Amino acid sequence: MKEEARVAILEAAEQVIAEQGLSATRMEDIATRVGVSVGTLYNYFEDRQRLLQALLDAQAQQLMAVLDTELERSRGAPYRTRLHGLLRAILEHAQKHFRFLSLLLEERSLRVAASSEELDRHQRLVNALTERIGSLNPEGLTQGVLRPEDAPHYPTLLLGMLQSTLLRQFLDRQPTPVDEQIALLLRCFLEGASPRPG
Amino acid sequence: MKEEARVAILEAAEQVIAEQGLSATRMEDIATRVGVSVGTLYNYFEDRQRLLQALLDAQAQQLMAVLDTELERSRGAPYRTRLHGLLRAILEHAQKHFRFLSLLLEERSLRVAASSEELDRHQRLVNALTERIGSLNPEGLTQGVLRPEDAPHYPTLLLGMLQSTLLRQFLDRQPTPVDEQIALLLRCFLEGASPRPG
Amino acid sequence: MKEEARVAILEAAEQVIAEQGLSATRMEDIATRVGVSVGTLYNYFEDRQRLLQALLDAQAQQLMAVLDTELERSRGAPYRTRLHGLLRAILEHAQKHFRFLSLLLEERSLRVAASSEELDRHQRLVNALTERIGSLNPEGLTQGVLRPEDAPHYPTLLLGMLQSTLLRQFLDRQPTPVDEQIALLLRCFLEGASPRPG
Amino acid sequence: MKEEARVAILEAAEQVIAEQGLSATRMEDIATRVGVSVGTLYNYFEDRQRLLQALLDAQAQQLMAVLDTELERSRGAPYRTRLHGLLRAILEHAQKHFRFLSLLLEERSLRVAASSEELDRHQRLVNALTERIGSLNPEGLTQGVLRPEDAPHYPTLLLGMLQSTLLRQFLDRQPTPVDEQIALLLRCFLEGASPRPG
DNA sequence: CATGAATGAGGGTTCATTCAT
DNA sequence: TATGAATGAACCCTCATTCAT
Repeated sequence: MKEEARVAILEAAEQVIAEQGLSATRMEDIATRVGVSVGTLYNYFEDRQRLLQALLDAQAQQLMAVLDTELERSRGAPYRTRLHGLLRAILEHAQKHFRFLSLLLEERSLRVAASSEELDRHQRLVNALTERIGSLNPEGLTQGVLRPEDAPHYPTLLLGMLQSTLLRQFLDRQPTPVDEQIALLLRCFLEGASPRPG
Repeated sequence: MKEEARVAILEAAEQVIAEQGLSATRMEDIATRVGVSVGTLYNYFEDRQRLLQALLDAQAQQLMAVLDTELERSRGAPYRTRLHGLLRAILEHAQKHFRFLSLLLEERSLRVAASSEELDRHQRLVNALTERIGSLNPEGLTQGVLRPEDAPHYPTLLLGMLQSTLLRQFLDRQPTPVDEQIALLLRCFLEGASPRPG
Repeated sequence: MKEEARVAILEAAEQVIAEQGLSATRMEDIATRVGVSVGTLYNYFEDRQRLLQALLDAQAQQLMAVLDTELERSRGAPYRTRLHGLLRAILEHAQKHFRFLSLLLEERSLRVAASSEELDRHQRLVNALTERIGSLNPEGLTQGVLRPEDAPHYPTLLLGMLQSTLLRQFLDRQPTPVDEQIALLLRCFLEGASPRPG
Repeated sequence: MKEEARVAILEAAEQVIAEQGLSATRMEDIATRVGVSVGTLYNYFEDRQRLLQALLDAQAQQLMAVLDTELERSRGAPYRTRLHGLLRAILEHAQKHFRFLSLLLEERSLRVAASSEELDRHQRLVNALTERIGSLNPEGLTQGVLRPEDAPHYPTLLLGMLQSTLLRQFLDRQPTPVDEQIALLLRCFLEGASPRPG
């Protein structure tokens, strides 16, 4: 099956890139990892760039699917519960695909002069992620759990906290239980750092 | 003066890397920007890697100096004021050296298999930043502004929010006034997303 | 039928080479044109080189057949008439197989160090062509239409004029009627550029 | 001197191409011939194509210079004398740069679908050559040496005869003295193949 | 016989680094 | 010390050829 081969290649690429970094990953490294020869890669992808784009797209699509599934599953539940589920989904996915976030942040993503195509790709990803988180906002507001004045910024801020939490874990090599992380995030995000009376 | 030349080279490197990205920046690009020839670069830096490391170190040192100055300046002020000043210092520095954060995030920084030397360098940077923010924690706790149970995570979370805010601005190409950003960050960080009674 | 397939492949090769040039023509291009897969080509030809040689041979054989038929047809007619017929045959063939002349001139054909096999193949072609034209020489001499001293060079010169005429047409994209071309060639070849008295 | 190196590279390229053919000539072959490494070639030419174009251009320019010089030198002499000089100049140049004509004829030059840029280059060359020969036409006509009705085609036809003569010599490996060749060409061109009365 | 995915040697090109001037 | 041409290893990509189905 042609599709299986594509997937195998993308998976190999993900692994190698995670290990070596984007710019250090040679086509032959990927090929070797899949167990095929270089030429074969080019039977499935036009060139290096397309392969990497396909990887990014696939990863993004996968993550979005996970999030959408979770959102669907929790439909009807209270805001806090749904947000909890969403964070769990993201964290669990990130744990499995830590490499993905690397890619997201890596290389050309933040270049000032990045080609608009590349920028769009990155922007679309971050936006999609932000959007999913933001889709809970209305409920949060309705249920009186979110302050309206800053609501539009919450998704961005949450993402930031999520990311820095992941990075810290990585740097400290101290994996924290997912539930603990979520609790921390929810607590800090909703209650703030300042103690509440009562 | 030998030192001036080194600085000029590092500044050029910062500019070019900001424009083209790390892996796309060639030694000759840097040389051209400084207005010297490639060979000259090698009179000041052993090789490409050392030059980039020197750049990272210089940037880090500069940021730390800024933060330390700010901490020194605000010594004695209440926690909230001092944090405000720190955030302002970071944001202003980031505005001028957006490139720096790029470098921080870029390329090899997140590689699983990164050489321990590189990883340490990155870790040291993030840690130093975290530490500066964390240095205010005791005061925050003493002054009853911070909840003790999560305090150790606050610096990390703040850094994450800071970063995602910067990224969002960049993606949206909508620069927000620094004061507004700080207000938002402080509000959300301290008060949380959930409305407080009274 | 095995032979039909061979012919189909050669025809496709002729077309593609005419369109893309020799060295730019890939086996797959030919296969696609025939409507088969690459592998099939190798069921009919040992390798790329043999296929191209077969094409050249086929083309040459075809042209020779045309010329021999024409020579046969005009047997007994006066020299001028027979030459006229020969030129017409060549021109008409060239019009249909402009590609062929390209091949003749192309690539390895003029290489100093060309393998003797390739060179011979080319030489044989040009020689065969020259020979057919030269076969009329005896009649031309007998009928007093040709000057004996230069007669051996006439075929070569005629071929040259023919070729440059074709090339010019191609470059100017101004197709001239065949009859006009023949008239011009015959006039210039037989009468010369200098006006004749009387 | 930068220019000397360029020239050396072009000369090496000319030699190698003459020996191996255009498409068989690798950049490394050229480099080896000059006695430098591949990289050096790219210090003087953007890429392979530009190098080859530069070669073609240089060769063309050189030939044109020779012809213009000859035309200048013979100014005022009778048509026949001037044409003689021109043919001699071309033949002598061709002898030294047989490779050039090869290039002219080779590869992409006759492709139907050749990019307009390539075609133009070739067309311009042939046209320039044709033009130089044609520049003598007015005198030929004035002096009554050329028949007016076919005059516009004479340059093309002469070029064709010239080329086929050179090719024949090459194929037969029988170098003929230049003077003899010129005499033959002039005789056949001006007087025609048919014997003249008187 | 036909297929077409897999192969991998080979060629073009880049660029960090060197070193003679 | 500055220069910048030369170097050549390394990487991306192509495509003739093979062979299991």
